[in-house]
Amino acid sequence: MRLLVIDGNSILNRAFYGIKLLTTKDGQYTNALVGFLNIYLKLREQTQPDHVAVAFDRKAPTFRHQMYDGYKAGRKGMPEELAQQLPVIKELLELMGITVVEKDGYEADDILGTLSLAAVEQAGDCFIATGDRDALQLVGNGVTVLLAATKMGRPDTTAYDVSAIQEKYGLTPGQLIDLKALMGDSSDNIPGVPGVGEKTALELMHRFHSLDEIYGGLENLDIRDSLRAKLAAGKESAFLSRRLGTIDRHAPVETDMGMYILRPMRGEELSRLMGRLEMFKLMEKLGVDQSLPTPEMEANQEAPAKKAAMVSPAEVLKRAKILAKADVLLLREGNQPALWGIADGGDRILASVFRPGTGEYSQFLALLADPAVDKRTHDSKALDALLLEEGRQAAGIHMDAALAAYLLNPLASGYELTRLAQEYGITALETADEGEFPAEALLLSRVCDRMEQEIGEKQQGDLLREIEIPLAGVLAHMEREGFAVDGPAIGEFGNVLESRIVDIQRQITQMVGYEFNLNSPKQLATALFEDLGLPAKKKTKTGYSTNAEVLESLRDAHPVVGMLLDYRTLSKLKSTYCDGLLKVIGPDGRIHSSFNQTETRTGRISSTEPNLQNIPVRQELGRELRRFFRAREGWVLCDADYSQIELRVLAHMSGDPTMIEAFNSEEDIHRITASQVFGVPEDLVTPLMRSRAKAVNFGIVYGIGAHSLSQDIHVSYGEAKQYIEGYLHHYSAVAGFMERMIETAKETGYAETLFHRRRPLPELKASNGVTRSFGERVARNMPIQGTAADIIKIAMVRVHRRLLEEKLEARLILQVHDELIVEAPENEAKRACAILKEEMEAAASLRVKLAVDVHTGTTWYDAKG
DNA sequence: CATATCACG
DNA sequence: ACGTACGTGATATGA
Repeated sequence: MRLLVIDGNSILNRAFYGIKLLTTKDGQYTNALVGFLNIYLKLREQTQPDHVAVAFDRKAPTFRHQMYDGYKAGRKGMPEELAQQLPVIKELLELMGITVVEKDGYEADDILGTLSLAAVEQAGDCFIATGDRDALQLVGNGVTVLLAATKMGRPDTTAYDVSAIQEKYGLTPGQLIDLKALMGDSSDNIPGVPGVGEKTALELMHRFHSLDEIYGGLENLDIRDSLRAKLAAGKESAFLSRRLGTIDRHAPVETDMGMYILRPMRGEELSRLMGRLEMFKLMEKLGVDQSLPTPEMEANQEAPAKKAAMVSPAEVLKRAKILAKADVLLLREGNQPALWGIADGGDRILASVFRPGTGEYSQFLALLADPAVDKRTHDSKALDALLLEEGRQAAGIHMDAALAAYLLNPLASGYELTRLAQEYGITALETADEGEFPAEALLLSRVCDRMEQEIGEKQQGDLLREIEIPLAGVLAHMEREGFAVDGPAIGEFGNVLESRIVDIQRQITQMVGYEFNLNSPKQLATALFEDLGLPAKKKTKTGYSTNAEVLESLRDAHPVVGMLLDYRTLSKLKSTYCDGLLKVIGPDGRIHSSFNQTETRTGRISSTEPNLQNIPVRQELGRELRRFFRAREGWVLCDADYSQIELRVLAHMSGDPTMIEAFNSEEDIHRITASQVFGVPEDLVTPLMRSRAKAVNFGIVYGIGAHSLSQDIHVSYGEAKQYIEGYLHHYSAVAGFMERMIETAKETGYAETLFHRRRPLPELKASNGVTRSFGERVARNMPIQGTAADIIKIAMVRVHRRLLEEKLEARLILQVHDELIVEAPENEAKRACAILKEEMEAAASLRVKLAVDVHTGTTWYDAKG
């Protein structure tokens, strides 16, 4: 028999503070629950118990708890976000077949003590899991304590048996009680002996072994008189402390181990609850069936679903053509595509699969390319890509469940169809021919029905159909086109970098006096701050920071610092860009990045494998890399970028007349801002003033704080504050706009762009001030960054459309947030540039002009103005 | 698998 | 007393 007994409050607390706040769609906090269950699974794995109990405190704050404000910091003022989760964890545990133990008037500690003793008496062994060191006194006779700690910001458990305690304290578990009686514990409100701290207490215990021994012959002890006086004065307190610090091992709770046997999970109820809590990963780990609907979802299920029938491809085709409507899902069978087609057959749903090589397959492709047939799908970019491979162009797609789900909540961790179905409480239909259908094919139609409704309610239909779905097609094209690069030249550049790196490495080794891994911040910190004695400026969670900012400030302190900065620059270029890019060049000599449309929380797209949105540009050496990105022979690159799009969006959304006027004057916005904030005529603005004004302009968009601004531009806090105040004074409507954004977000629970893209902001409800102000900054920033993202997406769709309409060969190949790149045959370059400029500037009509600069060149380096 | 660092807008 | 600007992705180290 083996009992695992868990200190519920302690572990839940650690889970809560160890994981960032998480909420479900409807705002239920779940981070402590997720953390607790993960810890439980780990403990179960480690200890293999057959009996499990989880103990919770049920002790009203008594006199001894009220004596200090800080009693078990966090418990007394348990934040609302955690308190909410307490009843839920108990419910989850019960459903998992785990007994929850609590008793009015008793702390979890006492229950741990009582159950561990009972387990041992019933010939078993016991593991106690807690974060509270107090429990160590319970160790011995088959009781082991698994102490949860946070080591360098990471959760970590250490097992304590008698010998581990002996090793750490040189005492037996029982002696720990006396030790604490002497030294006290302010967090637990144990007074101890005033004037005796940890060191003295440990020494006393090592020499005299127990409290009784010490006080038995206090006059004759061989100790300093001052200490003797303190002990004498604190005698009463010491014995009171021992009583307070001794865990009760005879609390009136059920001690029959039969009560704690792990029972089978109540799978169905557990599935509903966990589904509602959106704990999909954990359901998998626990082996909980994920296909069950949550009760709330069940409640608003539509009429009984029709049965699905597997029919011939021809029948689905026929029916889809008659209705001019079909739902389509692209799945993969190994390397081969399998297109599932679903059509309404009146009393039942008709489904069939179309595989390459059949006549129906090409007919189905034709249907997908037919704009008159209304299609709904999940992940339309994949469908667009498949059609492109076949030399066709998808059309008539009006619903994409993944994109819709992303618009409804861009914070979700994934948008797989099964997950969406789970969230909406949609279960697979009973089928006429079970087993033949992949679950997704049965879920698609009803998931789409539900999401269409919700998209409509939230006024996101236009955003979905006019922007995101068409954009998916554009992205598919861009991925397929790729960007031509000169591989051999990149390799050569890498070799040059490599030899410089080796050279610097050698010199650094010589200066420091020994060899070490320059890429290891840890080893580097040791070398700089210990062995070379340089002053450490900033700390990270795990040690001293060695980032560029710190190194820059130490440049003059030692010649090795400058070399390190060079080393960092060069090795970044070599490993991330030279080596990294060489690895992903396709057989066609082009780089085909993936553009993800459901990744960012603001509505931007992201680029991976490789990321082409962070190719160096700010420093000359890195910028050289752009010479290797080139147009095909006889073609050119047209590079168009928005000028200050985010500030222009801010000018529009805030309606600030001064800022609007500034943009309409078509002069340098940073110069104008400097002139206004510093109160000098424009032609007297110095470069320093301009660069500070520029930093303020950026800062405003990010939801600025004076502290960060002062750091960024190296001025005093007071000065930074003045700049911001000056700014908001001159652009006073901006101040009001920012306030309104926060107000609205607090009322509605989300921030929103001009085009109704939204981002939920659960952070605004947090009790933690840091979290809350983060939420406020996001409430100010997201509408601006997101609206800019909406606008360039619109531009992309229109540019792409124009290129096709005008039968040009030119194609969009890259987007970098405010920049679009088109590759065009030389004779089309002028036309392509004109289209870029026209469509980008007309993508939205704001109260200020959208200005676009276009340049051409044979390489990216040359085409970027 | 998390952390530190650094590249971009 | 704390932690400090918004949004991304890739690489290397080290538990």
